Amino acid sequence: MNNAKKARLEEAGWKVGDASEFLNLEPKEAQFVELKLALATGVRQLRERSGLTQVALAEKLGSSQSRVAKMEAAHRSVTLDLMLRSLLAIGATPGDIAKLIKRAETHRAA
Amino acid sequence: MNNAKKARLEEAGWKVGDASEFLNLEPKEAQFVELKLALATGVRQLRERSGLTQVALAEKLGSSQSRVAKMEAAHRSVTLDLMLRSLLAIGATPGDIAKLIKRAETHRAA
DNA sequence: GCTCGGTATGTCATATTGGACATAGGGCGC
DNA sequence: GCGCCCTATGTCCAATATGACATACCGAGC
Repeated sequence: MNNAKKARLEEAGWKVGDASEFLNLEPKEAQFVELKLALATGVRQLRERSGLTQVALAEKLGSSQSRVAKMEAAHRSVTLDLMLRSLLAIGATPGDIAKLIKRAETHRAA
Repeated sequence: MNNAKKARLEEAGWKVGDASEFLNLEPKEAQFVELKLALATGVRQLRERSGLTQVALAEKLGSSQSRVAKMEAAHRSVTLDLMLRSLLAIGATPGDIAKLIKRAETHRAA
């Protein structure tokens, strides 16, 4: 995991750094986080592409701007449920979502 | 939506039936449920294919058999987070997961 | 340098999900 | 019929996510 990504994760509230790279209970968790990151990025991309603001998306979702911001930051406190609901709300098809998920395919950092 | 599926959803705790088929706030929710169903099915398939019992999977997850059962039933009380964690725990790759999601592509019932 | 639309971050109270446990149902071999 | 293994269902309480709100930040235009 490169430092930029690591920093991003920590900012999102994910105590990374320590064990997760060698303790072998954690790789699954790492994969999971990768997934979340990929979807978070996807939400942001599709939202912007749709010309929606965070506020607008929040309304569509019956949620709030702060939650959308956290979602796009892949913050610890947001679930995949919300992310997928968001993607669907934006108009993404399962196919689109599948593509995003594939982006999480472990680009194993050497 | 055919009756068999509808019944399945209701059993899983999803008050379906009523509005969700014409009230146009709900189609997104329907898509979301389709997604969950697809993943639930995927979990069961992969688990069985791996020769794991629900108990065994639960242990891998640090969860309990009952939760695995509910998960595979796509019960309301289980989140996508748990489902995806499960899939990863079983050894599914993002590519595998993407395939499952594609299965949720709206087979629009006429 | 002010305002303004947009985004980020933190904190609450409430709602929902989490694992645990108890128990019931369903094969299956004996 | 009985034990055995697996799965299903329901209910607890603790843990976590939710929307709301408040507030800070940031760039662009004036």
